[in-house]
Amino acid sequence: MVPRGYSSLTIFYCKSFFVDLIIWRKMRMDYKAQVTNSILSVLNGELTSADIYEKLEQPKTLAMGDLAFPAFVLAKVFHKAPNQIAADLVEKIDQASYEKVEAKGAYINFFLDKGKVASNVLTTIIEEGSTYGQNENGKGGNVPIDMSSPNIAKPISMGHLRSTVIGNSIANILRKNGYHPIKDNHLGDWGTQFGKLIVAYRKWGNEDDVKKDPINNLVKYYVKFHQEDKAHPELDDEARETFKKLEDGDKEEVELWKWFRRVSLESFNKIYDKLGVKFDTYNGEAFYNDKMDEGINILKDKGLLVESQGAQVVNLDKYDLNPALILKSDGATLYITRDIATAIYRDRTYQPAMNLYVVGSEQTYYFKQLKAVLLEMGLHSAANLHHIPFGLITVNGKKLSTRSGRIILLDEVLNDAIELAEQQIAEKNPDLENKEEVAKQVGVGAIIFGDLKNERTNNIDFVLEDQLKFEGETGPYVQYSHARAESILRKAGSLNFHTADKALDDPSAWETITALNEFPGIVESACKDFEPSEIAKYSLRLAKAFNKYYAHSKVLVKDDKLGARLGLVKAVSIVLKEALNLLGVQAPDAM
RNA sequence: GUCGCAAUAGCUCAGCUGGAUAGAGCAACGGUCUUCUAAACCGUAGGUCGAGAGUUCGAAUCUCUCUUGCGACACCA
Repeated sequence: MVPRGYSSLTIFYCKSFFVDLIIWRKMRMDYKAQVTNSILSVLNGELTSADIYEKLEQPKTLAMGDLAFPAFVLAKVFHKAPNQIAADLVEKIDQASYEKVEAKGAYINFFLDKGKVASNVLTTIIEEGSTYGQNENGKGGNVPIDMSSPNIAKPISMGHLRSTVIGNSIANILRKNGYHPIKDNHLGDWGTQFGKLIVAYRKWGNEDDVKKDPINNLVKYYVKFHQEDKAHPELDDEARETFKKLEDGDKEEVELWKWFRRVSLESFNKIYDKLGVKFDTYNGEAFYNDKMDEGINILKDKGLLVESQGAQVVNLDKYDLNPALILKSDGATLYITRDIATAIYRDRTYQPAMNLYVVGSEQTYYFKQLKAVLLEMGLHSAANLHHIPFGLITVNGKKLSTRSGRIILLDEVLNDAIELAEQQIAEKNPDLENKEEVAKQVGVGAIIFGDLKNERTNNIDFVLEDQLKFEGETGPYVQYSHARAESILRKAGSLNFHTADKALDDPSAWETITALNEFPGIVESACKDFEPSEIAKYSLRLAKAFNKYYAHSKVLVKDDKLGARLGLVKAVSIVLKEALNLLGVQAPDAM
């Protein structure tokens, strides 16, 4: 879409400008390319530049250099021992632009010019500020994200945390990569359970209780219904009739449903506020309830819908999948029928570059089927549908379930974390301003970070004390590192890092500088993999390097490198804050 | 039963498209606050990378078999 007032020529110009900017930046920051050229120039075409680039690796420790080329690959060509090849090549390489280049075993280790790199990296970060690491790979493409999706009249548990927090972080990462994410809370706000709920409310509920504590009371009615219907099966018939009335638009039932939905959403929003997560849309199942015919008709028109044991299914043999059941034998719709309607709606409304579903890994097979059906239907965005699975949360190895009482309320966990953060502040920094706000940021940050730091698909056995850790590899650790950086900058007062010579060649700062330089690449990779944990792990690496640095070298010493050191501290603060923000975690300036 | 995912230090996990002595964090033990906030830093100890075979100059990483655990297997969502 071309905005009014901009000619396509302008757009073209902007685009090419961006491309140039990216290439230019990469040339400046991509030391791998520099090393590739150095090696290429001493070979006689035995390897292409792509071969070399691909083979370059990062040594295990910085003591072994910044980039290394393993000479094994040349052993066959030269008919010599890799060690010898490495030694020979080092003799020929022009070392002028490096600190040093040395052969160690079969490896050629390149040590970059620390002063020059530091100057480049720090200048870039301070100039670009929070936009450091931003790229335009997404070209503004829309990306609806199906996430969170709690059920109306049921509490939000730790299980919902994962979808919410992962989806939110992926949205942030997408934006950083030039996409336009659309966070959609696909509420479970329709279905026969509302018949049950309305019946239960009328029998055992009252308005005041629901107003006082909506979720807990609604759940109570719902649970009671399930206890009672064992002895009184006629309740189920009543519930079915009530839901039918609701579907037919009966005024009283619709009013009740709207009310339940509204109070549930109000209570959900309190938790979302605490988490700092906002949604763009709340198009739940009810929203799609009247939009299912179109999908069914497309399937019919294309001859994809066939009868099987009385039900309507789509055969998916050619995808090596079981048939997808679209309509029940009584003609009723199913989960997938609504998801088809949803996909059509999103396809038409957003023309998505990608279509993301942040849903538990137990639904992996289902999403394969959904994607296959949409591909068969010829939906444009079907090929770019990605299920983003995440691991199960269990308690003592068992699945959470409301009925069996194995439920962990997210709100309680968040409150526990905030309370603990308050205690810590009272102990460690009692004079802190806006304690409550910081306690919230730290407590909630610990929970969010704890969820995001490991690979998405890992299962988590919930142990409260594991969640409430503020030491070691945790959110508060990264927040603390950022707060310390800010504290140093405050103490520096009017001393300016902008005018400083950034040629910091202090070896103790090198680990931090190389970490800073990695950020843009991590941003791209995390986007490609839909993996917030890459950002979380990166932030830990940077925080660790910085903590080590300032524990061993004093920043605020008046010498000719003071400006450079302040530049480093400023850059660390910028990047740590941005990394945390990508995870959806706040970065207080003091804690 | 079929398919999918996992198995790395006491615990929780990293380990990028195969590469140099397998790394963190907790927990344990020991050190560092009159010097930019000790939510930190430094050190010690801790491992047949589930088992076996194969591919390779080289395997925690790739292939196969097996074991164990978790999940999914149409009229729930």
